[in-house]
Amino acid sequence: MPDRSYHHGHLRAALLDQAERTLREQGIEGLSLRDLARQTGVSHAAPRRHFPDRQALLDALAEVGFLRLGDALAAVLDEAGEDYEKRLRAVATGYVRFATENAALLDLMFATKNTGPSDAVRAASARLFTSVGELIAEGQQAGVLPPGDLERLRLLLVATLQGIAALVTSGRARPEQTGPLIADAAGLFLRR
Amino acid sequence: MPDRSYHHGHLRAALLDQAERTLREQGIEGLSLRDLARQTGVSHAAPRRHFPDRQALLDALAEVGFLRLGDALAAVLDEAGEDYEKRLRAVATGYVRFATENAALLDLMFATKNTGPSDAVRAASARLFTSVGELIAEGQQAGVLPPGDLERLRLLLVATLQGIAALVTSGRARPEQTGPLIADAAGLFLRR
DNA sequence: ACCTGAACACCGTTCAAGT
DNA sequence: ACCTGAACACCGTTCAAGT
Repeated sequence: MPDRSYHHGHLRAALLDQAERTLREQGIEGLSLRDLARQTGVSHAAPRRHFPDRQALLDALAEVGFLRLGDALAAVLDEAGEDYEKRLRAVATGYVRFATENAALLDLMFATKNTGPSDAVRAASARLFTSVGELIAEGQQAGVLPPGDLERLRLLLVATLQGIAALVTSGRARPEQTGPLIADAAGLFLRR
Repeated sequence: MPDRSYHHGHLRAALLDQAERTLREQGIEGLSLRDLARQTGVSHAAPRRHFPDRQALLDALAEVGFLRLGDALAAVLDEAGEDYEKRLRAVATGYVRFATENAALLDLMFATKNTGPSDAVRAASARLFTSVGELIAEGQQAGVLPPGDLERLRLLLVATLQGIAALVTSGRARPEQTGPLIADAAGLFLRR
């Protein structure tokens, strides 16, 4: 018998936690509001207070995903030291690793929606992309990245990393090819 | 009152046709086997003869998608003339255009599945990627693309184009940025 | 404020039966 | 071979009602 008072103020977080687990294990198709409520020990209508519909849950998960990815990249940069090429390769590796280890989450984060991303998701992704932009600016100032429009180069880098992850998770590239692909991509940007 | 005999031998094609329309209008979430049967004028269990479950329908759509994309790129190459840089840019533009105009279809084609792509989907995508590989080989022989492993460069090109499309369709890049992004990507590969 | 229980209109899937 | 109709176990969503 679940302690109902536990969820006072924590139900939203509990649901999101469980949703992340289910997403990892079952993929996005296996994510059901009713199932989530069941596993969290509340009635099937309880999640509605926090997530008005299924899309609201997916948006919340996408937002969490962008925050987590941002944290992961910040951690990777912390350990990467001073050498710029090493920093760029570390971020590229970290991005693709996160994307392939959280494939269903990445699908959510970059899902095609008629309406475009919600405001919260847009804000979370903007923060991530801004930090990638700072890394790009760093490289341009150091003269090891091609000059030109910062935003375009930033988008192209993210696109390349996202595309590599998509090929791997969709089974179009073998996992062992991930490393070489990232190396080749970094080489293109670093004009090697 | 639908003419039932019409579907003798054509139901599969009729279902796929309707599914393509629905996919374009409603996205992948709006694709239901029961709805499809209704719109095609057969009972809800009839599609089962051709598509044992929903995933079989999605796989068939993905296969159609890879064939269509292959046709589109072949047509684009036909019109592109002899100049190699023009040919590469034409393919890049054609790929991203197809991907953004058929966003839901592309989602299906590159969907993350536990099992990996079905044999039919794998074959259809392999054919497409082979033709991209031939274009890469052409460029390497002409000396306008970086030398090195053909498969790696081919995967990297597809990844870049796929990533650009993903950023646009997910609302992370504005549609007007598509052209510049493709130009920048081509510039990287062509060492401009 | 937060949660419950019943209700509604959908699904995918299965299967015996019809032609 | 190909399709139908009924049945089962699920969904998301809504809403009046409880504490």
